[in-house]
Amino acid sequence: MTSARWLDPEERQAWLALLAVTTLLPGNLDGVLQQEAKVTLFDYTVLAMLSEAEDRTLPMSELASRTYSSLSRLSHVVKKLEQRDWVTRSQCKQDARVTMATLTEQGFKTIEEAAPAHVESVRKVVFNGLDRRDVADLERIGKKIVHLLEPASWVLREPRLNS
Amino acid sequence: MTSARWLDPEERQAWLALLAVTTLLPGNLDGVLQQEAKVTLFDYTVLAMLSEAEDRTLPMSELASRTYSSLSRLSHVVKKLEQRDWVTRSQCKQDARVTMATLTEQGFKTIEEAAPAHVESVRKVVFNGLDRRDVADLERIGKKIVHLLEPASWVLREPRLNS
DNA sequence: GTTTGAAAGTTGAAGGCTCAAGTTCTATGG
DNA sequence: CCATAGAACTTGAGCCTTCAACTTTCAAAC
Repeated sequence: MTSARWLDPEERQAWLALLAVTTLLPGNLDGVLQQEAKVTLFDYTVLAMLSEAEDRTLPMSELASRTYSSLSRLSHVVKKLEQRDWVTRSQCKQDARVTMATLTEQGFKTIEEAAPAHVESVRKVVFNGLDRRDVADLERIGKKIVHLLEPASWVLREPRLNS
Repeated sequence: MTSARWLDPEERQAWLALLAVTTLLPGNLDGVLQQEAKVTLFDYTVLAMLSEAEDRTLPMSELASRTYSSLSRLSHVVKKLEQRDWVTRSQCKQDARVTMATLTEQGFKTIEEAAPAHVESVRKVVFNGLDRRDVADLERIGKKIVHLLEPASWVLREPRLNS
C-alpha cells in the first residue's frame, strides 16, 4: 500500500452525502414498515425476493445473496418469519444440504398489503427529489459502487426489461 | 393519499442499486475498522466529528445531529468510548441540561492511526470506480436525497471551501 | 413566582446482527 | 472405497440499536 491519499474536497462532499444517505435511509424506511406491518426493512426485502421468485421459493443461500446478507443473519430472520407463518422451510431433494424457503399465502398477503406504503415512502425520501437525469445517474453510479462491493451481485446481472 | 404508483423500470433499477449500496457499504467499512482499530463505523464517525470540532468538543445533541444518530444511541456509545478513555463528558456551565463530549489525546491518537486505512477502504469501494463526473453527480444526488431525509442536515449547510 | 411545555440526556429491556463454532452432506482425489 | 475438503446451513453468545420511560433543567406564559 502506498502512502494514503486523503479525499479531495469534491470527493469529501460526495462521501459525506453518501454516508448521510446510508445512515439515514434504512432507519427511515424501517420506521414506516414497522408502523405499517411490524416488519423491518430486511424482513420486507426477504419477503419481496421470495414473492418474485419462481414458486415463491428460493434456496437459503440464493436468498442470502439476493438480500446481501450472511447466511447466519438470514437463518435467524427466516426462523422468525416461520414462527409468524409467513415462510416455511423444507429440505431439497437433490442436495440434502440446502434448505428451501417458501413464502406462504399469508406471507404473500402481508407483503402485498405493506407494499403500497413502502413504495410511497421510497418515493417520498428518494424519487420525489430527483428528475429523470438524476435517476439515470443514480443507477449508473450505484451500480458502479455495487460492482466494487460485490462484483457478483444480483442487480448487476438482471436483465434490463422487467416490470 | 392517492392510489400508489409503482416504480417505473428506471426507478426500480436505481432503487435496487441504492438499496444494495446502503446494505453493503456499512458492513464493509465496519469490517476494516473493526480489524484496524476495534471500532465500528459509527464509533469512528463520532470520534471524527469530535476531532474536527473546536476544542475537540461538542454538545451531545450537536454531535448526535452531525452523526445522524438518536441521542439515545449516542449516549450508549459515548459511555463506551468514555470507558476506553477516548472521550470525556462534562456539564455545560451556561445550560445545565447539556453534556459536552470531548475527545481525549488518546482518542485523537486512535482515530489518527485508524484514518489512513479507513480512507483507503472508502477509496477502494467507492471512489476507485468513479470518474470526476460521477463524483460530481454523486454529490448532487446524494445531497438531494439528504434534503428529503433531513432538511436541516449538517452536510447541506457546510461551506464549500474546506480542506 | 408558579405552572406548563419542551429540550437534553440517561437508562433498561427487548430485539437485531455478527462472529465463531458446530453439524450434516457432497464432491474430489487417491 | 475412504479420507479430506469444502458447501450449506444452524445455533448461541455478545455487542449494538431501538424504544419507551424517566430525570433534570430551561423558557414562556400567566
